[in-house]
Amino acid sequence: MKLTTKGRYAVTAMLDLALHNDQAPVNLAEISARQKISLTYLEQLFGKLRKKGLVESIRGPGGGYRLALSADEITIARVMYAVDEHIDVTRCGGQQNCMGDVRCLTHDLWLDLNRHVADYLNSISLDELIRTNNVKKVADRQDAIMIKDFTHQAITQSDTTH
Amino acid sequence: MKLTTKGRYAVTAMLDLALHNDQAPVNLAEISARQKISLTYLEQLFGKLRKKGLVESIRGPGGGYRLALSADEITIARVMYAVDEHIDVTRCGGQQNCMGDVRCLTHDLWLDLNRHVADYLNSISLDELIRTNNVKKVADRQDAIMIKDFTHQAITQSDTTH
DNA sequence: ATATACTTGACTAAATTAGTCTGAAAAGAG
DNA sequence: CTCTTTTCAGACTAATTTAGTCAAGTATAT
Repeated sequence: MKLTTKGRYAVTAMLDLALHNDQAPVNLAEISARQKISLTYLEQLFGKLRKKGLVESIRGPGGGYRLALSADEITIARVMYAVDEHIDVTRCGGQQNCMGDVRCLTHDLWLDLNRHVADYLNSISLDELIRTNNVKKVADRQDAIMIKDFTHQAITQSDTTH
Repeated sequence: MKLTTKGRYAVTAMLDLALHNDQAPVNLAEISARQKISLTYLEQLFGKLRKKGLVESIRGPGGGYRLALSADEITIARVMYAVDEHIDVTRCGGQQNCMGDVRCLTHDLWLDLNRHVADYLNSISLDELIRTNNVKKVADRQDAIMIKDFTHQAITQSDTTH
């Protein structure tokens, strides 16, 4: 049983966005740096998130993304579905052709499991995730590192040519 | 989010075995025919199931497999673990190196999900699956088809050479 | 103008999956 | 003893999926 990075990255990125959603739009380069996710891959993911109405984009300098809904309306399940990471452990995808043309012996078991997982991931919003767990703590540490790196970069920038 | 056929097939095959566990050992060719799973693939799976002590084998003609434990002791999770279908949706497999060398922002979320799914699959035994759901009904239909096919084969066997 | 940032879509190397293939070894039947 | 049935073991492989990259845009603030 596994989750692809697509779903995992999408949730991580959305969580990062929710954490920094207070002021200016957040651009993907920031998220990329903080969460160590390739920028071009993020672009791909946010294209989908935007089309599904979870984020809105502001182009041009100073632009970036903002949540299109409040953080308590966006559930984990919703984010995952937006990037086509579907919660489905059946082979047939709900169709009942998992065994040749008919349903396999365990069809209902997997449907039950799907339901179970979907219920769970639908019960958790970005907002809730930030309040519970120690997401906030990890995020603060990440921010601290970013500021340090940025200062470091500013200092060393005069030495090296880009 | 997906499950590989390995885990799905293992549970299906074990369920089939549990359903036909009453008398003579069940050979893999039967399971293969009933559940439409390739025989050689089943051999691979049952090698693991045997090593993990979930089934016992009887070699030679009339041989096959039998459950090594009673059907209410064998949970779905146990079967899945036996064939190395681990319940784990983290990228790091519990290690906390999902983001470079440190834990990612969503590490705990995925751990919670793991726990949730594991609890669920551990709460369901083969026995329980047979009693609830309509596994029995599907299985009876499969048996009926097998008997029909066998008779048909017996009749037509005189016509064709193998 | 120009740099910044999003947008789109084609492309690809690496890994994984879902098996197959080969060649045993054990055991019961005749 | 030899033939058949069945499990046992491990190497091998085609197809698919994943996890991205690359290239060529478009929109907008300064």
